[in-house]
Amino acid sequence: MARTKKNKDTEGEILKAAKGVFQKKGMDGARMQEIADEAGINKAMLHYYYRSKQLLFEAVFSNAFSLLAPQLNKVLNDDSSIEEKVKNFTSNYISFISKHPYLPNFIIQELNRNPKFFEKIQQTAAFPTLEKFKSQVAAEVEEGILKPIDGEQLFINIISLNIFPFVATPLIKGFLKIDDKGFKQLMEKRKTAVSEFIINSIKK
Amino acid sequence: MARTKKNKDTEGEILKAAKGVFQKKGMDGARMQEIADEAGINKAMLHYYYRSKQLLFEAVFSNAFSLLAPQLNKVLNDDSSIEEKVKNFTSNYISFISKHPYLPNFIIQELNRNPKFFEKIQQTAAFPTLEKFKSQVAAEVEEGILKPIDGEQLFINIISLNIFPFVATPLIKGFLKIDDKGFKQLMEKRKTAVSEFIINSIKK
DNA sequence: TTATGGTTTAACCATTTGGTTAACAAATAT
DNA sequence: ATATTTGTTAACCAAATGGTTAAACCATAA
Repeated sequence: MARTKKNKDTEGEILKAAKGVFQKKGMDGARMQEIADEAGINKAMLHYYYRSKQLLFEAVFSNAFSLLAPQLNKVLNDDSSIEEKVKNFTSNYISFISKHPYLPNFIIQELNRNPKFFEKIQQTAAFPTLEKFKSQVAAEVEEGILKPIDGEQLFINIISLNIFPFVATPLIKGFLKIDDKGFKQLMEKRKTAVSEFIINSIKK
Repeated sequence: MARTKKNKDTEGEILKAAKGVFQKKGMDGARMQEIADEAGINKAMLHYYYRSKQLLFEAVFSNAFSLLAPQLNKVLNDDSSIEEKVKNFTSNYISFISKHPYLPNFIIQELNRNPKFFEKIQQTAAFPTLEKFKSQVAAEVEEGILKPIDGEQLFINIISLNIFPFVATPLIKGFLKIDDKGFKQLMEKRKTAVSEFIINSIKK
């Protein structure tokens, strides 16, 4: 039974507000009252719809992860060549994250806080697997398209180069002495610079 | 007047305990009581020596950062070639971090929580600068030793490849389906794999 | 031996925080 | 129209938490 008209989707408002607060402050730093204020509703509603802070947090976390997973699946499971994948992923991922700047750090941070979350999300949703990517790398190495490289290491390299700057943004801004605008420009350049860097390294 | 004998260095014990707790749980997640317990002393002592949670935290943070800065200065300011620097840094850094696994994530996380920390530490200690590294890269490109690459982008690439796996350890363990031992082996391989990857990409 | 000053502790305090409750309002069903 | 379920609120509560205090402890100097 779909929602019967109803202009206020309180449950959705809460999730949206919770997303913002949790992603900025983390589980420990977030306050239920702040989420309620952000959503413009009474604090008791949070518990009415989500029972507890923990459960609300998990809803936000799953939601966030399910945004990232398809991005990863793109590198791992489509049928283009490794070179194509690297190019597409790098450009797409940087565009995507620029719209969700808190996402990577949020996921990494909370996964560090509670590694068991991984198991919980692993079961749900289309969870990325490395198998295909690894065998594809091995095949292209065999065919002489790529220099010898381990698929796992290459995978780590790709995500490191793409994700790290968004996780360590304040650090990079500090070292490079740039502001928000400068950072954006830098990331814009990285859309091609990173894939060139990778391709240069692995292509025979 | 130096410390007069005295077997108990309470102040030091507190810092040590605070280091452990703050690095594992972050500013928000850490509890003063837990730090006191860890140090085996009364909670009031924390305030006696460090006034407040905030000040104790800052002591820990500065201390942590001052461990990392020299590592970075090594890449940035010594006189070896870029290739040498990359090789040395990669190997040294991975060894170093294996001994302080919480360090990178702690710094990044708390810098995200409060970007103003950067200014505070920037003034103290031998703070890493990029200038020399950038001009050296430009020079080696000019001389035809390196393929054309921007020094800033190369810097970001180097630290991304080296630091990210330690920041996103649970994520990587999850994707690669490996345990602690497997992760250590993987990082051991990276001591050479990462520098090869970089050198392959930039050397003419 | 006894002041003296720094060190340590147990008890306490005010505030914050996640969570509950009971009453009330607004739909929805009968 | 009226009963019943669903949504919403203000007030409340117990536990946790950072911080304080006053008294005790203890080494050293007079």
